[in-house]
Amino acid sequence: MDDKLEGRRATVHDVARTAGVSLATVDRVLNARPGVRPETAEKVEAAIKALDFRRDLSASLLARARDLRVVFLIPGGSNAFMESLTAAIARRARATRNERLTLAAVQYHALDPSALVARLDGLGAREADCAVVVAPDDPAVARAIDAVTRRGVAVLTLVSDLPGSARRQFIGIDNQAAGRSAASLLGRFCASGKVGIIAGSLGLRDHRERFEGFSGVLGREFAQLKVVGPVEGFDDDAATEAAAMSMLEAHPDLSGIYSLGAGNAGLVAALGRTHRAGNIRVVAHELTDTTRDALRAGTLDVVLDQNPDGEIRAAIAAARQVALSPDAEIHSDPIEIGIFLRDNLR
Amino acid sequence: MDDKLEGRRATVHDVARTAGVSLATVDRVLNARPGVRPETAEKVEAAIKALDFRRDLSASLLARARDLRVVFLIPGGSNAFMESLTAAIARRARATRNERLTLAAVQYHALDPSALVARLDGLGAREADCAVVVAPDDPAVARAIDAVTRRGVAVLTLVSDLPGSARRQFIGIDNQAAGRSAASLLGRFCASGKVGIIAGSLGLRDHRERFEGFSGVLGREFAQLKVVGPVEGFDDDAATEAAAMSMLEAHPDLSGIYSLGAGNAGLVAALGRTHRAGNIRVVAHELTDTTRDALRAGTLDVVLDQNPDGEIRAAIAAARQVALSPDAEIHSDPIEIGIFLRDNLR
DNA sequence: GACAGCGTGAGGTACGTGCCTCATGACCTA
DNA sequence: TAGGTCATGAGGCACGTACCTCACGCTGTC
Repeated sequence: MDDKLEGRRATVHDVARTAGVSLATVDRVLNARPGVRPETAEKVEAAIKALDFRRDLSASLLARARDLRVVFLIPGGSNAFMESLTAAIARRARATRNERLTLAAVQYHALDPSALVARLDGLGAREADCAVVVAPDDPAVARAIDAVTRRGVAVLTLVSDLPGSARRQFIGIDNQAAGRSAASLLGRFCASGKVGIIAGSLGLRDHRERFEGFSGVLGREFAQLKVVGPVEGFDDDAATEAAAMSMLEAHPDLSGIYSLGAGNAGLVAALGRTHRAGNIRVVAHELTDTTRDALRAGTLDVVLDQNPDGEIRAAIAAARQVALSPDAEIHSDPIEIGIFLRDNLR
Repeated sequence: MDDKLEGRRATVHDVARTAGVSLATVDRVLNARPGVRPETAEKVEAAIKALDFRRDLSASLLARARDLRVVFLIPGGSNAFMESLTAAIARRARATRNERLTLAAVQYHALDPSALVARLDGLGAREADCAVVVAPDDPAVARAIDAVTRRGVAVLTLVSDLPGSARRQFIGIDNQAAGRSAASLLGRFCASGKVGIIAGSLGLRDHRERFEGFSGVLGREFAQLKVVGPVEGFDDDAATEAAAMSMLEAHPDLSGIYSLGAGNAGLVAALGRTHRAGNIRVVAHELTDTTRDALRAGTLDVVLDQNPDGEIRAAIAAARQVALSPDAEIHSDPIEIGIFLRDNLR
């Protein structure tokens, strides 16, 4: 019923004719090259709008005779989630080889913002069209993003946002909503008792947001549950195990735990050592080998997941848009929070 | 091997040179045109494999000078989920206009397989490159899919599969897993009592699969809960309300309900009329205006969703692959089941 | 030994955009 | 008035593939 026989799509030639200028001028405007008087540029813009012209992606990629280069900057170390992000990039890289898209993943030393700054400073328009960054909340990083943007590299933030910077868009989940969902589930799971919270670090923006969402819903809707913590495990297995152990020993009547950071192998170990695995309802974050196994074993009840593949896909789609029409607004689907039980593991 | 062209991707020219044939012959092989001896074709295939040649998607779309045409065949009527599928197609159609992709959505009379058969019979390679079908489990439909496939139109099934047919791929969620997840949640929500099941029709493959998954997990892991039903509401609001009313009146000790079909407005009404809204934990399917409002009001606790936008995106990606390389295997991300609470509504 | 038919080679044009060179006229300044 | 800069026009080649025409040589057949 929606079969509309629209005519041809507008091309640059149509734009030139409508605006009463030459093809070269249209090209200059489209690609932001110098040598066009503002009033002439306006005529071209008007024609573009009137014809609803959009540059043909296929032709554009073909004509520039080189791939779109997207660089991912991911913190290294032993964080299982970051590893799955990197794996998702590698998977995607194979699929995009015949779509004129080259992906590269570069790791920088986690916990060291200056390492990321150095990486960003080394980037220019000659090396990449777009940089996708998992960045800590640090002013020096924001400045480096602004600088590399000025050098002609579009920047997207991934997983954790940096609102003050020149980043073009944020790709990631709504962490407040994730925290609220965790509270909503634990609240229904636990009739009464105490609920413990284990974070990575409340200095991280995403962890802070999860905690806020969680406390809000629990206080509002499940006032019968008492909150214990948060304690911090610094996304490290050993530190998380230590934190969980002291929490478990101090509170024999704990009926639920929300682990909103990484380091879940430590939490699982602590639950095992105290023989509480299966007796406490646990909600954690990010599907990894550890959390998958723990779900299957019944040690974890629910895992909230960022869907690394989806995030990478969205980042690439946004990168294409940004690189090909530097000014246009980006439209992208929001990343959904995956909620996984033992029963819908993929 | 004199591959000094390390960085460059192989082109048709490289294939022709390596195979020792002309460009025209490579073209004939690539596009399955007649006029090539089998042994020559083999030489070309070998060269393609040796060079790992993949046709350039951008150039290919550009050269054929016409869009890829994808037709969606969706059951009409007042099914809110199908409407959201159609809406997702419309959203997507705007975004793909500059990607040489034309989408059309055609509705056929639900409940009437012959209407779908007629639509399929009217399709040929002149009208579309790929048809994406939400099809009932019917032998006549399977035959029509086989026929249109022979006429050169690739077919994908959406939402509900038709394994016996020539459909190239199924795009949809794992309905067994959806049922299992519902059971896993309701089992944790309800300490004891009875759990009611309301289906649309157990004659539908997807509904049947959800029911099987649900009963399996409930029986295995939550034996303290007694199952009531399933009753059928035929995806209709009024019929579902009637079915729910009699279930609610017959079982005052009902502590949970799994509604695995459509018609949820009727269920919500029944819960309201019996003043049980909020006192019974309810898991339903598909995010719609009705289920969203009910989540917010607390009448529903969890909604499992198929993610129409994701399904449409996956279908389009698969359609591109199928249309451009008819024999290749399709690689596509699985569609994930969305699990929605009041707290992570989008 | 002429002829049809088939497999193949050779070469061209087209798709829409990016990017380059060169020419031209307008305007400014010394 | 000469020289310079700037905005613009005109035109062309390139990207990799699709698809077309034409010609050639090799079969087998009557």
